[in-house]
Amino acid sequence: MQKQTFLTKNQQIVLNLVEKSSQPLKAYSILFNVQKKGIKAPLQVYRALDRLVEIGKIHKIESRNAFIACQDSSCQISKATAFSICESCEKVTEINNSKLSKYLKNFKDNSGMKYSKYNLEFFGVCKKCKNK
Amino acid sequence: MQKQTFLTKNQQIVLNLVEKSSQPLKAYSILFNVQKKGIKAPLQVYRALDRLVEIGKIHKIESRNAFIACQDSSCQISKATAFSICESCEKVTEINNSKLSKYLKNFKDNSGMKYSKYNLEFFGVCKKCKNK
DNA sequence: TAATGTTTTGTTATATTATAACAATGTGTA
DNA sequence: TACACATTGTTATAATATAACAAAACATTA
Repeated sequence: MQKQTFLTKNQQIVLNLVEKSSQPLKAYSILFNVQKKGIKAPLQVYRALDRLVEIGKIHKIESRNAFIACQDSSCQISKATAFSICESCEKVTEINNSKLSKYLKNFKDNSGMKYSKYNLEFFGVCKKCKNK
Repeated sequence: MQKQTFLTKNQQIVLNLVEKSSQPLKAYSILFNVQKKGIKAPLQVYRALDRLVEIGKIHKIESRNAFIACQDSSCQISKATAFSICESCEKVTEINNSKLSKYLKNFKDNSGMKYSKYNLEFFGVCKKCKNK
């Protein structure tokens, strides 16, 4: 049997929830919200999340241990991600800036290491919060 | 009493350990290794780590939940950090590249958000591991 | 279509990471 | 010395994540 290329039921349930949310969701908050759909255990959520991250449907916000739907429909894989995070309201937005991604994809330091992936998180206070 | 400007005993103990390590250390591994020095509880470690991160003596590798000593002696605060992480041996190196930091410090997207901080993690396979 | 091998699932338990709450202690300043 | 408040120690617990393994689902091919 080949590795699945479609989404399984649990993956679809989790993805639907994460896509509906405008904010990153935590794993146990996802669990709580999908229990009525038959997902009972943390591992079922984590497994779905793992795969969804792997195929680029969602991203993990590492500094928040939370998951957000990919906002770029053409994204197939989570290997070049950048986010802006408001430290006041915790709003997270995926940054889709071709100059930035080009710059980072081509970045080379003197370590001789080839980078196949990066994750960038910017922090600040968003416009809305600043005007409060 | 003003906020402390020096390092307290626990902070110094934790910092010494982290600085001795060539690799990022996890909080509970730190705890285990400083118990002989009188630090008994996780919270004592986490409090020391929090402060050390705050003043820039150490950085947290978010994707690994681990802590590494700052490799830039002039660094006073952890507001602009970049790391390279080998996904094979887990070696982590702080990237100190003025062009990169200048580029990221000045980065502006169209959200109107002012970024006061960023954290960037590059992933790949290091030279050593690639030659194996 | 039955046998096979592999992926995926469900389930229980447990490991790992991190914080809450609060009393006690230490320390600078008035 | 008295105070205000920062820091500490301590216990308990919350939050995040994975191990292990049996059962079920499914594709392949014999």
